[in-house]
Amino acid sequence: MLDSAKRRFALRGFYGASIADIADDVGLTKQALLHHFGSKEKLYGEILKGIAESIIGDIIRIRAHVEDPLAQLEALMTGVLERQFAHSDEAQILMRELLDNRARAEQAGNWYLKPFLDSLIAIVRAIPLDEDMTEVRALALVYQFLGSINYFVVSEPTLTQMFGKEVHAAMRQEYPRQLRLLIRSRFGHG
Amino acid sequence: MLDSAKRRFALRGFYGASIADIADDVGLTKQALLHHFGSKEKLYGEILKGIAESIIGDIIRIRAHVEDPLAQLEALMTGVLERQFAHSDEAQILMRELLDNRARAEQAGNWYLKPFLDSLIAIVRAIPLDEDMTEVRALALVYQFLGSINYFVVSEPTLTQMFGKEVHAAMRQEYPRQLRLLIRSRFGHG
DNA sequence: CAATAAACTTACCGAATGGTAAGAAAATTG
DNA sequence: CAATTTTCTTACCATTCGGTAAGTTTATTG
Repeated sequence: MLDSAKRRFALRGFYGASIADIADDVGLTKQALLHHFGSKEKLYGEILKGIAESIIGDIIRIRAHVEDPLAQLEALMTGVLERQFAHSDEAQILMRELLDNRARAEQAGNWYLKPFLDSLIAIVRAIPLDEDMTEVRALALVYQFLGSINYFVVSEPTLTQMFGKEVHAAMRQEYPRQLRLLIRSRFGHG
Repeated sequence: MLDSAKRRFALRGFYGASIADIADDVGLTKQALLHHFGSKEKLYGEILKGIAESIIGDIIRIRAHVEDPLAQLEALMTGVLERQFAHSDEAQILMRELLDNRARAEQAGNWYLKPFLDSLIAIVRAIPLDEDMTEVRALALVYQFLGSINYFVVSEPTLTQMFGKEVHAAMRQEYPRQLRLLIRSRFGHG
């Protein structure tokens, strides 16, 4: 039930998706949907919360298995990459959130993910490096990798249309390897 | 005149921005605006075309001044970064395009930028490297850097809200350096 | 079985959406 | 100056938006 709504919001955004569309997709009337969630905003909030929880859950599962900081960063990032591949609708919604946060700055949706960012910063700072790894630098680095991941996931339709289905499929297969190479070389383990 | 529309589309997206809002912002009536552009879609198309032309123009200007492929890639990417910083509304619109292309796949907006991608691929493949740099790998690499840039630019409000204005300002200052470090280290010149 | 609560439908509502039609005002042009 | 074209306004339009109110069906529970 939330899945249909998630798909509609991913496809057209908060403003572009109508509760009537969503209800049709589930097989309910608009009013039945409103009965369950109260309002469009609350439905959307529910979805955001679910996404954040799902991501955090996936991440905790990954983190437990490694201890070396560089290996941990690599595992986390490739984990996030695979996760976003598999749940591209959630990746789209989070990307839309970044864009819409300029218009509705109150939304607490992304704050759910701040602990995740903080732990990534800590991991990066724990990696031995010549450079003085300040918080700002670590955050910048983390954002470079997260950007590489999410931008690519979200670019699927455009890439497919520009370069063809085969090229995109090959890229999708190649990307995890390129991500590992990028991370390793940045920390002097190329 | 197009600037107001650009700002509104950047802030709320194609569906979220209304032509009445835009018209108010310019100081015209909704019908006067429609008189000039025919429809909302055409106005939006005009803006997309303008953005693509502006980017291509900026890029050509940068490219002329360098010849070594790695230096050229570095100059282009830092150039794009500075450009997107300075025109964050355009960065937002392009990011929204990536997301909306899934819903309205016909739009030719991003094709304007394909020549830019092709030239980036060519530059990356011209950089000497152990690895066999296929087209797919080069495109993946290019997307990593472009993702790092655009994701960060678009994350400004969220970052500011999560970490404060000062941290974001520091990140913004640090980011070009981090981007150069990322590119150089990836090509074995760390 | 009766009472209560949850799930859902039908019928609306006012506001806002993108867009059209027709005409007035202003600028341009012969 | 007259004719014509461009610019913009007023007045609409059908449709869709998110949401409310009230009643009906279905399920749960004492």
